[in-house]
Amino acid sequence: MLFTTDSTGLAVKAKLFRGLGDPSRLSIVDTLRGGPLTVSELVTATGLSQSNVSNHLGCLRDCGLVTAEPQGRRVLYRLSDDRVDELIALAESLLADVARGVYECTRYAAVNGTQGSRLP
Amino acid sequence: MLFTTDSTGLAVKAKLFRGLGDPSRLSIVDTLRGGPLTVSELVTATGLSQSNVSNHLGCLRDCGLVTAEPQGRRVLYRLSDDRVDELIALAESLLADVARGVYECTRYAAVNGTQGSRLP
DNA sequence: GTATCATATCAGTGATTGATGATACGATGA
DNA sequence: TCATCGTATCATCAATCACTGATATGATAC
Repeated sequence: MLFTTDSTGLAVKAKLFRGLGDPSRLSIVDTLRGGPLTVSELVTATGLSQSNVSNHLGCLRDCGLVTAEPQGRRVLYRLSDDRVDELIALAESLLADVARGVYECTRYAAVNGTQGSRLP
Repeated sequence: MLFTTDSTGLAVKAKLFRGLGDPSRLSIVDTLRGGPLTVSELVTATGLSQSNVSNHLGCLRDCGLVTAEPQGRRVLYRLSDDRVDELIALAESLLADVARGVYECTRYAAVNGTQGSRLP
């Protein structure tokens, strides 16, 4: 895959984006933009299973996108940095103009089938 | 996976981030931040195979992150919007502070093994 | 101490991803 | 026209991902 040295930190940057590149994780992060929530509150808000939310939170936490604050037997999660919010806001702004393209994108990052072709 | 209605466009946003969430694609996009390039120039710059670059460009193009401009038998690619550059710059800024966490992140978006655990 | 609640971890699995090599397509120049 | 260059597409495949269900851990209440 090359990038053995990766002096530009490309792999790390890619990881950050991939952290936000899953609907479930993004749903969690997006929900947290409204303020800190516990795991069970996130489970309710997102409709995902508890173990699924916990797994994704583990990823987001490891990646530094969210921080965890134990409160008794609950754990309160919040976005780790305002720039996480900014990142999503910027993406939304961009999507306002190129959304159609993204909808039609079926290569990689696809929903149904790989390497789908565009209109013939 | 829920998100049947997706009134917030979460799946689309996730796709956008995932478009940037692969080292090869990010390498291409990052290279294009320096200015428009043809496919073969991108092949040289990234060290990826021609078919691989072309496939990723197809994804990025479909997603609206880059635009293609045929020039004879070459095709010139460029970032479709300044905000694509801003998005990466913002991510870099964020990474300057949370990079360590991302390095250590081995869940999903992982490099070696799935659901890797943090230090025992 | 025991029961219960909240969260985290684990094993297993189907589906998706990203890469490769071969090939097709289209445009240019000889 | 033919050869060649530049790009796109295709088939295939190993590796990874995200999910589920079960279980472990840890904290509070009784």
